[in-house]
Amino acid sequence: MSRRAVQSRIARTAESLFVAKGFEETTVDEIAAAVGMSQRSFFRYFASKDEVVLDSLARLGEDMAERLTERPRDEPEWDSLRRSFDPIVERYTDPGHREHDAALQRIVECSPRLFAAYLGRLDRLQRTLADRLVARAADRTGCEPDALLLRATVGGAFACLHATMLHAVADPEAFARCLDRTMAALRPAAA
Amino acid sequence: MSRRAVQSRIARTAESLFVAKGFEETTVDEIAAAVGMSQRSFFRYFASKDEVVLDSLARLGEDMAERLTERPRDEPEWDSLRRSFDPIVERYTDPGHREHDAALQRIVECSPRLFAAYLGRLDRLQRTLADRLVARAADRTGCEPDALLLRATVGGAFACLHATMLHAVADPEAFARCLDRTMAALRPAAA
DNA sequence: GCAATGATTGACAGTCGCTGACACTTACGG
DNA sequence: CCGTAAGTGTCAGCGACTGTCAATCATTGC
Repeated sequence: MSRRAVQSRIARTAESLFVAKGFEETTVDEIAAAVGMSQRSFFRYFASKDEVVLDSLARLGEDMAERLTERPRDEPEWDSLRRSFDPIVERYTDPGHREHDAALQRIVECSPRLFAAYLGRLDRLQRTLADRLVARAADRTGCEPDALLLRATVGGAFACLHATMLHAVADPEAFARCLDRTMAALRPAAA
Repeated sequence: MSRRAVQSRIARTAESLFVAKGFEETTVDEIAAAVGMSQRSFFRYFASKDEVVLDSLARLGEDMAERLTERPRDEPEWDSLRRSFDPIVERYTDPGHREHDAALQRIVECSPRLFAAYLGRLDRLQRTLADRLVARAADRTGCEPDALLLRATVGGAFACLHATMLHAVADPEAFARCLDRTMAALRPAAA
């Protein structure tokens, strides 16, 4: 059984426990027992209890970073960022994932500790995307781009995404429309 | 001795230890011993080890929220938000606080766990400010304002602030100038 | 001046997340 | 058949944090 498959099995078991009892109230001993392994082995597959939940987000982040690199060099940064959010939009509209992802989002939002860890991941992702935009701009213009401004631009786009995600829990259908509207309203004049 | 004074004494002692050894490497047993109290009493003054560092930020957040409520109702939200950031700008330029705050910022940024908790606080502060802007807009226009857009606007402004803070560690003098420049560039057209 | 009262504290035990060390078992290649 | 590598369980331990209880200390009312 591959490592990935075991991780997936642990994650599925853990998430059902989290939904049933809450994240903080679920012990990793309980998770390990439910999966049928020792606590020690649990930590061989996940570095922390947080990561069980945040792991799927990490993969989504990789997708987003990949989308960004696929965008044309001379596209306005704001549009490239909007396109890099497409994987999330797709997950929200895909009925196969929507229900599961909504449950995950509820788990994250209900635990301040986990939510903070989630924000930390988001921040790291923003750094990654901003770095790529800096490299892209340097490649295109040949001179040193404004890293601060690009970092803030990425932050602004993620603010739109974050606000929309918190807003659209009730109405997943409207996600893409809300995101587009918000990003249109916050679009920087220079980009 | 007042509760506040004890907290301040603990915070000062802890911060010097954090600077010397790092946040993760400093035990709350060590902090308690350095202050001259039991570990149990430490947790009577601070709910967690994180809070020792993040407490001063919480007070700064209250200042910011207060500044926002003092702004005129019909001022563009973006400008009100910029003004609510003034307490931070003042702290960066005040030579009495600058050195200490820079040390605190370094501590926070060096510990991913602490940094995530910091982001969590920032997010809660954004919710507070956004709620006030929603109430303000409702009070002014008489009809239901666009809460999603206001939340995203606050997020965008904080993205400018966050990016500037990470950027200006090297050059605190330029903080206000960088913040103004970034916020001018990301200013929403409609606000 | 004293006793009742309430707040503050220390000591202790315990939970939970997480880590290191070691022994064991299984699978695979020589 | 042996050696090696990978995966696992067990145990011991650390550090953050909590509940409990008894002792202490200051305050208030008499």
